Amino acid sequence: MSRKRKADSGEVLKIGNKTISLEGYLTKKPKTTTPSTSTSDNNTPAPTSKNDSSITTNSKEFKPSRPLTGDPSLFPTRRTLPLYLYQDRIRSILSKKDVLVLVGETGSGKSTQVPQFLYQERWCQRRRVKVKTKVVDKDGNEIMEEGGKPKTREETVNVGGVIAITQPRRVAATTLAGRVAKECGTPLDTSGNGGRGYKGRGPKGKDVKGPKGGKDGEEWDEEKDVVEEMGKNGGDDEEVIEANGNEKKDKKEQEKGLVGYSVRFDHRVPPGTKIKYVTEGMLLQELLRDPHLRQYSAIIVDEIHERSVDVDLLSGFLKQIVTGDKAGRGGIPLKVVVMSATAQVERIKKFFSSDDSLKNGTSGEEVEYLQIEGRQFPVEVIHEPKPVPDIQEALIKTVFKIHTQEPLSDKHGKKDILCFLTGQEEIEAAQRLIEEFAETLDPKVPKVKVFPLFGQLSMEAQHEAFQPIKHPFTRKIVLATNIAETSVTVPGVRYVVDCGKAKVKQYRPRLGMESLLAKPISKSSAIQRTGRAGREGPGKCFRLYTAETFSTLQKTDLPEILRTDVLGAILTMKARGIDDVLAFPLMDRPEIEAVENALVHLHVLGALDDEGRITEMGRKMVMFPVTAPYARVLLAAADQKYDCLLEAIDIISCITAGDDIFMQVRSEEDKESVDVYRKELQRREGDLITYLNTMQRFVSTPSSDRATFCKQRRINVRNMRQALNIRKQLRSLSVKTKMLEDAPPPDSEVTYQPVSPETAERILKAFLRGFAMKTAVLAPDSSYVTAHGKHVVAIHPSSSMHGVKREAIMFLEHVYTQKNYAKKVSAIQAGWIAEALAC
DNA sequence: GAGCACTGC
Repeated sequence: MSRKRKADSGEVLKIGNKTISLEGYLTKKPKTTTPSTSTSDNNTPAPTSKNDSSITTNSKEFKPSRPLTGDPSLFPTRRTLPLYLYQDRIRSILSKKDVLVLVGETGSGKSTQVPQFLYQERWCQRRRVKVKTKVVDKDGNEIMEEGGKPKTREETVNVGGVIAITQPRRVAATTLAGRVAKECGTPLDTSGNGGRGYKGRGPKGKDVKGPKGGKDGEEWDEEKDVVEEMGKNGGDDEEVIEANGNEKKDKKEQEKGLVGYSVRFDHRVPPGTKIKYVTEGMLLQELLRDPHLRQYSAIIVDEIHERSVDVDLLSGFLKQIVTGDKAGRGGIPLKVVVMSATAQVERIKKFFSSDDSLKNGTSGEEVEYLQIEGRQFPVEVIHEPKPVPDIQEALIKTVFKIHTQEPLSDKHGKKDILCFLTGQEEIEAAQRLIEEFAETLDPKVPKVKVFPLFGQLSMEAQHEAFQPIKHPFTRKIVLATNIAETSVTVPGVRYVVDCGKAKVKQYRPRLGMESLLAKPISKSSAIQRTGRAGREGPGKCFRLYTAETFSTLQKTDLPEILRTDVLGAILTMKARGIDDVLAFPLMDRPEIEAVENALVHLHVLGALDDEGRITEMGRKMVMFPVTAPYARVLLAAADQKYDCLLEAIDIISCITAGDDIFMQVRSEEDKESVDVYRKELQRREGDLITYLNTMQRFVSTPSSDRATFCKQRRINVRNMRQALNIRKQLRSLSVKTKMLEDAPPPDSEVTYQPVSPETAERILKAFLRGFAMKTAVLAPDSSYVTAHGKHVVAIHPSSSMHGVKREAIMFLEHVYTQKNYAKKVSAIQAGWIAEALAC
C-alpha cells in the first residue's frame, strides 16, 4: 500500500521511501533547454518539419482549440509544460491514426497530460455494439460446431470509454493518478491509505451487461493494510493492527471521478472513471478476462523504453488488437499511444505496423510519430582522457576535484554530487575512502557528508539521502546503485560521477541458473545517468571512462525478456490463447533454445500437455500472481497427498515479498542479539520451514508486539507487510479456485504451534513438485552436486543451511556471483528427488 | 561468509 506524503523540498513527491520527481508542475521552470551536445548522442531522430508545423514555440501565444479543463488553479503550471503546445497536434493525429509514438524527455508532462487531452474525444466515448463471441466450456475451451467451426453467439456489449495508462511501477501509477485527478478537479481520496478502495471494476462492471452481469456485486474491497503503518517514520512503537480486524465499514457514498488507478492490492476506480492508471502486469491480467480490452478506447503505454517483460508482452497483444480483426470490439479500433523517454522510434513504428503494410512497403503509414522536447538543463560531459586502472581511486580523485573546485551552491540551489556505483560492497568501500580523505582536507574547504543509497538499505537510511543537508558549509555526496537511475530521484544533484557499470541479472537457459555480475552499461543508460545532473540547474557529468569506451557501449540495455527465464512469459501467452508462441509478435525474440527450455519446463510442471496446449492445471497456475514453479507448488500443496496449502502460502508469501524478509545485520554488536532471536526461528529442515515458522510466529504475535518482533529479528517491515498482503491474496484466490473449501480462520483464532517433522516433510515434498530440477546431492568430497547438470553448487551464506552438510538439498534459487550459489535451501532425502521426477 | 532494480484480479 503506498503512502503519500508531500516532500518538503520543492519538486519531489515522497512515497514511503521513494521520491518521485514531479518537476514541471510544482514550480515554474526556466525556459526549456535541451541537453548539451555531448548528451544528445542518443540517436534520436530530429522531429520532422511536418510534425512541428502546427506548433508555435511561445506558449503565451499558443491558444489550443479547446481550453484546459479541471482545477483552474493548476492551469498556469500546466500551461508551462512542453506538452501543452502539442495538444491539438496529438488530438488531430489520433483522430486519423490508431497508433502514435510519442518521444518525450523527462519533465515534458506526457504521463499526466496526454490522457487529459484525449478523454473527451469523440472516438473515446463508449459505444454499444453487437459482437460475435465464441462459446467456451467451463475450462475455457472453444465449443465446435459440426463442420469444425467454433460455435459463436451474438451479444450486445459496450466498447470503449476508458483510457488506460500503463506504468512499470505501482508507485508511479498511484501518484500519477492522484496528480491527474487533482488536475481534473476530481481528487482521489487517498486518505484512507489502503483502508478501502473501489474494487477494480470501474465502468465495465457497472455498465456491461455480460453473462456475469450483476454477479460480482461487491463494491468495496477490504484491503486493510495488515500491519498498517508499521515502522512508519522509523518509529518503534506504532500500533499494529490485526488482520481481519473489525473496524467499521466506511459507508461513504462513492464519489464520481474521472481518474482512477488499479495496481496490485490497491484499486481506486470511482464510477465514471475515464482515465485509469494501471501497472503493466495488471493490464496483462485484464487481458486474461477480456482479450479485446473492450472497456478501453485507448491504451497509453508509458515508459516503454524500460522494456520489462510485461510491457513487451503487452505490446504484442496490443499489436494483435490494432492490426488484427476488430470483430471482437464490434469493429471499433483501439488507439495505442506508445510513450518513451528515449527514441527507438523506427523499431517501435515498424513493430506496430501491420504485416500487410510492411509487405507492400508502406511500413509505418498507420503509425505517427511525435517528439516533445524535455525540460533538462544542459549538462557538460567530461570523459577520462585514458582508461582508469582503479575505479575507486578515480572516483575519489573526481569527487574531491569537484568538491574543491566547484561551488557549493548557485542560484538554482545546492550543488550536490551523485555517484553511480555497481553495488553495496563498492559503495561501502568508497564511503570509507571518501570519509578518510575528507579528514585530511584543509579546514577552509567545505565539509562533505556521504550517503549510501541502495535497495537493501532500511527505509530510514534511504530517506536520509533525499534530505537536504542541514549543516552549512557541507556538500552532500550520494553513492548509489542503479536505484538512482530510474526508481528514485535525489534532489539537489548537479554533479554526476558515473563508473560506467551496473550489476545485471542474466538468466542462462542452458544451465538453468542466473548470474548477477557487473557489466558495462548502455549508452542510453549513461545518458540517463548524465541527465540526473541537469534536473535542477546546469550540471556536469564525470564519466570514469574514456569517450572511446563510451562509443563502444551498446546503444540500449538488453531488454528483460532476453535476460530472464521466459517460463512465465510463455505461460502468459498460452493462457491468453497464443498457440504458436514463436509467431507471437515481440520486439525482441528470446533465443529459440530459451523458448524450448521453457516449453519443456512447463510440460514437466504439468502446465502444458503433450501437444503443447495449456492444461487445466496450467490455467489454474496463471490465476496465481507467482511464478509458474510456485504456482505448481500451491497446486501440489492443495492436493490431498500433501495437504499443506496454508503452509505453502505462508512460505511463498515470505519468499516473493521482494527481497529477503530477513535483513542483513550491519553492526557486530547487533548481530549477537539478533542471532539469538533468529536462531529460535530456524529449523533444521532449512530455510523454507524457517520462513513458515517465522510467518506463523509473526501472525500469532499480538498486534502491539509485532513491531518489536520484527525489530528484534531484523525483519524488514516493508517486506513483511508485503508478505501479509500476498498471503491474503493467495488465500482468497485459493478459496475462489476451490483449492480451499472455506476461508481459513482469522489469525487471532489460531494458536502458534511449530509444524511437526511429518508436516515439514509433506511441505518439502510439495515444493519438490515445482523444484525437482533444483536439487543437489552431497558428493564424497562433501561438495553439493546438482541433479540437473552436475554442477558444483555452494550454499549461500544468507541461508540457514550455510555450512551444513546433509545428504541432499533442494534450493529455489541458483545464482552465479562470486561462486555458484544455492539460495533458499532445504534439507531433503535423495530418494525424494526421483520420487518427485517420477510423477 | 554475501546482497543491481522492478513487478502480478
